[in-house]
Amino acid sequence: MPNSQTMTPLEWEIMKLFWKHGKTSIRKIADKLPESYQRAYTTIQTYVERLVDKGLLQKEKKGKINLYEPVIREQTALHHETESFVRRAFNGSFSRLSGYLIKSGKLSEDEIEELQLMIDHYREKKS
Amino acid sequence: MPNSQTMTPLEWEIMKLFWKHGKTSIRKIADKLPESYQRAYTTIQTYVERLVDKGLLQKEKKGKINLYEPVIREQTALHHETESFVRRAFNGSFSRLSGYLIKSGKLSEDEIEELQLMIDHYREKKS
DNA sequence: TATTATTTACTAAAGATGTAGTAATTGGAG
DNA sequence: CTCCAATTACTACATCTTTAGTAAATAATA
Repeated sequence: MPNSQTMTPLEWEIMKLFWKHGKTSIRKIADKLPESYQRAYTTIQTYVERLVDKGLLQKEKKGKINLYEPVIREQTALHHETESFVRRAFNGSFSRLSGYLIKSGKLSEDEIEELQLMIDHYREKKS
Repeated sequence: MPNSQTMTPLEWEIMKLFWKHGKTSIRKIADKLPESYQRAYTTIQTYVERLVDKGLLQKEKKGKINLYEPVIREQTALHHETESFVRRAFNGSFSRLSGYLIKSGKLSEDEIEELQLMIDHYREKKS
């Protein structure tokens, strides 16, 4: 299994682009990175190669050109990251995190409404 | 303001102990760390000093001995960390995170129940 | 008080991260 | 096919992280 180390912000940003666009070249990624993550082409190259080393991307030589694509799905990575975050910050308790979210005022009224809908939906399926 | 860089797992573990026990010595922390975070005494020392440099702990010489205590409250740190995590992994959307939590099956029935109560409670106060 | 144990301050070194340059190769425009 | 541009492979290097050792100072104990 590709190891589930936690990714740095730029790594995430790069991975997100791969998830969005599938098998792609470094050039494409470098160009699509948002403003604040713009780096020298070779910097992105380094990152991408390291992501290969970490088992998150796989490399494929198409002729003489390199293409890369994600090894794990975004959902899976999200799982890993969230789990590791919750473990660190909320003692592994997802409900503590949820509680925090509600109490923190981080959710807008609309978002809480949405949450309510998801809960309802969830319960319907359950019963 | 103490900078809000994201903490590494061991840093968190150390901070959690300081939050729990208040002003304390390195020895106390080193002894209380859970199994998997046990390190050489001087390693913990290095971490603690670095946390001082980062502005998360403050150092106080009590006679010839050093005591340390948190500069920010756990809640505040939690805010920072959660925010930075959500920014990275969920495009800054707290509701996306909430949605994920519900759909992921990470919450037990009881926890969802609890969540419902929190929502109700929140709404009551709102109205 | 003499000796042992602990604590502090400092130093160190390997590995990870962030950033990018350069040489050589390959691709593409005339 | 030739020349310029892009790409690849490799190297570099400063900083941060993780880990801990050592020497000197201080505390505790016999």
